Amino acid sequence: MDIRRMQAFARVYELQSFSKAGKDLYLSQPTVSTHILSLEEELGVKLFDRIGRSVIPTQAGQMLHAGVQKIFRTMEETKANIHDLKNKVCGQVVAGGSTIPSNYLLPAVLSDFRKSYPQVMVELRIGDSIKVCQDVLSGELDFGIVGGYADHFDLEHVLLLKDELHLVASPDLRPKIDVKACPGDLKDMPWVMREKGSGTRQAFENAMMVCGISLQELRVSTQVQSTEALVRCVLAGTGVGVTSRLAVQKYVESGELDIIEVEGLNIQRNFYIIRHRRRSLFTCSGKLIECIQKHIQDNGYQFA
Amino acid sequence: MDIRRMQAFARVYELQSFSKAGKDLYLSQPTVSTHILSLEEELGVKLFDRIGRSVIPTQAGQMLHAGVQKIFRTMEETKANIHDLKNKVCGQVVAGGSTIPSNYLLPAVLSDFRKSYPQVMVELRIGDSIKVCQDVLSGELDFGIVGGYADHFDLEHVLLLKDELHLVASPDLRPKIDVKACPGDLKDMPWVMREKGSGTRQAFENAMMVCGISLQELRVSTQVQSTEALVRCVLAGTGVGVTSRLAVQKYVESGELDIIEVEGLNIQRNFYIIRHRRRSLFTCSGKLIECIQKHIQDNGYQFA
DNA sequence: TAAAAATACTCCATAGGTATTTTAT
DNA sequence: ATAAAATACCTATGGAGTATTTTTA
Repeated sequence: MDIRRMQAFARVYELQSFSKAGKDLYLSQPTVSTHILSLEEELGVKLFDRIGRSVIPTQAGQMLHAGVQKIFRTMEETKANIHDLKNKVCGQVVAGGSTIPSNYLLPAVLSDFRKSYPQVMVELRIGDSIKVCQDVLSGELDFGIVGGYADHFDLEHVLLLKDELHLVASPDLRPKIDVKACPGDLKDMPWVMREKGSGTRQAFENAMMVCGISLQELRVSTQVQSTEALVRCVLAGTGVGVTSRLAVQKYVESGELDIIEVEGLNIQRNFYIIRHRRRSLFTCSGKLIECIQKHIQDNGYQFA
Repeated sequence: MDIRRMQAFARVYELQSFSKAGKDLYLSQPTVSTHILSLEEELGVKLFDRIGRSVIPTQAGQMLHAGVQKIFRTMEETKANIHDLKNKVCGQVVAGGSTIPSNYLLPAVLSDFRKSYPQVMVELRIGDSIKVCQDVLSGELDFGIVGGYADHFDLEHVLLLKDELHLVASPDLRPKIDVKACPGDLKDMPWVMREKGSGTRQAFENAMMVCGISLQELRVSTQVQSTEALVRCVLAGTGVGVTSRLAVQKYVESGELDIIEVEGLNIQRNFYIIRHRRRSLFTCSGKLIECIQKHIQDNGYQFA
């Protein structure tokens, strides 16, 4: 079942002649003969009844022709698909993202992207930074967006945006809690806090250390396991909380939440696009990355 | 897109390793390398990212693998189908038959055959003898059943059955017409006759010549173009008619028609199974032919 | 007789091998 | 230091050719 033999076979079938098939394929007639012979030997059946000058396919020949045609069709399709992958924006992208960018940043981007490149199938896998880094390294993910800098020589980090963590509170808590505060005030506030291990909590903890305050000193009224839960608790007036600007922006704009500025407290965290340094980048992945970066610029996020 | 290369590619994809693929295929690792290389060159894309020791398929590699698997599957299926064609009774038979056997003989046989070999798809094409012979010679038909002997060196004739043509009349016409007659009586009867060119009429004409009577001398009241029409006319009492025993047997048995024996008139016609002498016979065609012959024997038709 | 398939043989392109180098764990 | 892929080079199978014979329309 070699390709050249199958080609010769198909031509003989279609042209009902060994010599014509030979001409058509720029082969000599004996070459065509041997190809058919070896196919017949391999399959253990006659493929053509050679009756005088006419060449009539047997039933086995008809079956083989059907199969061979299907094979050629899939070969052409496969080649075309691969060619498109190089030259068009199509195929699929599997991206990974940690919670904040996946929930608050990417949905809008993906919607834009879909409009520009409807042929691309995008899959977004939400996971913590460690998982995303692993999967980018193993090749499961084409790229990832994470909130930390993972030190691995094969991981290429490109700064995507500088995220700010803000202390927010419901306006209902005023005047008890003012929109301006000094670090010392923080100990008296009722806190809604993320669980240990959360990237957001980690960044907050680091920033507080600079101010000389440990999280242990804070009065934690509620601890939750997701950004969205934290925001809802704060909206409900349970207490104050620290979370990404991306998560609370719309509530701040609508006046449902206030940002409380704390003197000397500046909580920043960088989000990076990470890629495997040595894996090839396909058009559609590249386009999606471009699209994300453009979105950041167009919407005036800080990124340098 | 050579088969060996595709095999090597598939193994590398599955085992994530050039050397393991080599071992698995009893090839050396460099051979596998060159196969992948030449595929990459042919398609103009990298198929695997070789990152240190790990071999990770690119998106193009994933596409190729999907295509290659489909190709291998169709190859296996095709081989299996052809193998079955040799070893099982399956596939399709295209048989041709002239009117009498097609209408009065084959339906019962095909029904039996279907019960024994439900996997075989049988197609029956009804046509006149000349058409059937041509199509057997051209390969359109696997075999045919015809009522005459066509003289062609590539046509193999096997006597299937000796058909008798009978003079029949409705019992209503008695006593005007008796069940015993002499040739002279025929001229006085009202005749229902097939058109010129009909094989049945031809056979009748030949037999009458032996008795020294020309068809011109007969009083033809009605002329029709099919066996079935002739039989219905005779049933209706229009007159007497000559046709195959196969067509009237059930009416004779039920008493709806009488056979009129004419002294010295013996109208016989042979039906033959015809095949192309040099075309290969596939199992299913052979089985159908056997089945037809068996049916003739089991039902006590004359055939020698 | 002419045209097409089969047969016989010759040749070289390339699939496949071994030996070695390079690269990464 | 080991294991895997790349590279270099060689060998030999078999694909393709030419010449010829056989068959048939």
